[in-house]
Amino acid sequence: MKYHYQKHVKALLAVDCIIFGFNQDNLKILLIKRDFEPEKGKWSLMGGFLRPDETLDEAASRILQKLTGLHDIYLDQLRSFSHPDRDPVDRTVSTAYYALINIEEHNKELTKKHSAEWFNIQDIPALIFDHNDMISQAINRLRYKASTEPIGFELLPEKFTMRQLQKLYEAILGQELDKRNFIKKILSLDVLIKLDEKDMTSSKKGSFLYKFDAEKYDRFKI
Amino acid sequence: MKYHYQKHVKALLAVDCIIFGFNQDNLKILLIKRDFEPEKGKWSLMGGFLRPDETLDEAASRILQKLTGLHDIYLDQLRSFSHPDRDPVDRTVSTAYYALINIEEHNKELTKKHSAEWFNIQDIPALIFDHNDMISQAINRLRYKASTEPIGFELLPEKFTMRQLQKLYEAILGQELDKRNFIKKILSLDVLIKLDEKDMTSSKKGSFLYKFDAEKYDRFKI
DNA sequence: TATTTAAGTGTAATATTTACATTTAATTAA
DNA sequence: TTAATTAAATGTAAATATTACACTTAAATA
Repeated sequence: MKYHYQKHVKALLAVDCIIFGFNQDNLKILLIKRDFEPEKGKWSLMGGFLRPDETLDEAASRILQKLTGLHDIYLDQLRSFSHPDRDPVDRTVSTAYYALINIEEHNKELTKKHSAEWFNIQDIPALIFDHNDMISQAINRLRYKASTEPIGFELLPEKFTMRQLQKLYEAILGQELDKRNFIKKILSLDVLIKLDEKDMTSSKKGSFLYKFDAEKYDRFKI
Repeated sequence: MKYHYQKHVKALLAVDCIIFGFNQDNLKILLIKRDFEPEKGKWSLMGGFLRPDETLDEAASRILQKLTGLHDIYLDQLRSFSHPDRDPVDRTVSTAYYALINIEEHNKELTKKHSAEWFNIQDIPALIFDHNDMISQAINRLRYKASTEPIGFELLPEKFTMRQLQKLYEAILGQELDKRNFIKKILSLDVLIKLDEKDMTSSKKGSFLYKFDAEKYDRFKI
């Protein structure tokens, strides 16, 4: 190595994932029972350590895949958490990522192997370290995201009803929305394709299914 | 230490600051001539390494003060940059922060000592590592911020004219704005106090000075 | 007294958001 | 077969926010 820096402290680099899913009426987060000390047995976010040859983004993807079996998942960096005492074992700076996944698609055996469970965002237990703080910041970020671009592609099944989409928005925003205004607004974004099929499980009349128009949806990405 | 983790790679933790300032018509960024190898003599963001007893936020404040002499500065974490080869000397993860300062208030001797210079955001030279990328993300963040909350308190002198505030918005957003609509909009936010004083430097008629109402301004903070 | 300079001001048109209630299609029960 | 039930589907008016656009005013200077 040609040059070297003066001596500076090195720290462990961790990644923690806030994994959002949506099921019927509720926005949920996937938590695991920590299986090593300290705080063994407590609930926590799924995390891991950065490897020498990967970026933080890649580490987050890897960790997510290990837990859910899914790849090509929507992932966004939230921020880095760095309190000197946040991890009692060693100085560790953790970068939090949030992910959006379709609950039905994750590999249940993998999550079971990691003793993972879905929790409604209203019922998050006390977590280790600063993980509750990470979650509340992730929810804020998701709320902001939902208010500036269409959301749901990653969280809903391929085909879904207007009602389901509205319930998702209500769960994220934490408030009820007017049905007619919601439909008007979402249709004006021009990202949905109305199908000929109906979902018959929710009512006698049945309700039309929609899917996202991937190209038009992606135009909203920055 | 009661527990220890398996062996994981440790990395250097750096902080880099994108320091925004505004002068007359232009949004500017403060850059320094790097005074150590590698890339000595090239332009770069002001940065430094995390110390054992501080958070990243605190490190960013410290670095900012070292360069400008200012404290209690507006600072916000942008994101962490982690490409394995981003720093050729050693594995270094850098967390970028952006700061908003009043150009007139910084200590010119300090910036001179660090061979620092202000550059218009249109004229940023090629910087070391991924610093150009950091800057472009910081500008995007600042644009978003300007479109969702009042901005300017940190970037303008205490007293300023409507015209100066409009020029600031135009510099941040990169587009011209209609004078009447701008005034209408900014007054509707109810964060300004109109003073009896006039600024006589810009025209024969003079233009009224305003200042921010700190309390009302802060209500927009999240 | 006329000219110059930038400041200061208003209105109409359009687009967006909000509030709000009835009808429809299909199934199930009588 | 008819009535009752259930959630889906639909429209409009009012309020608010945004955009486009041009003339008048105050003061200094020539």
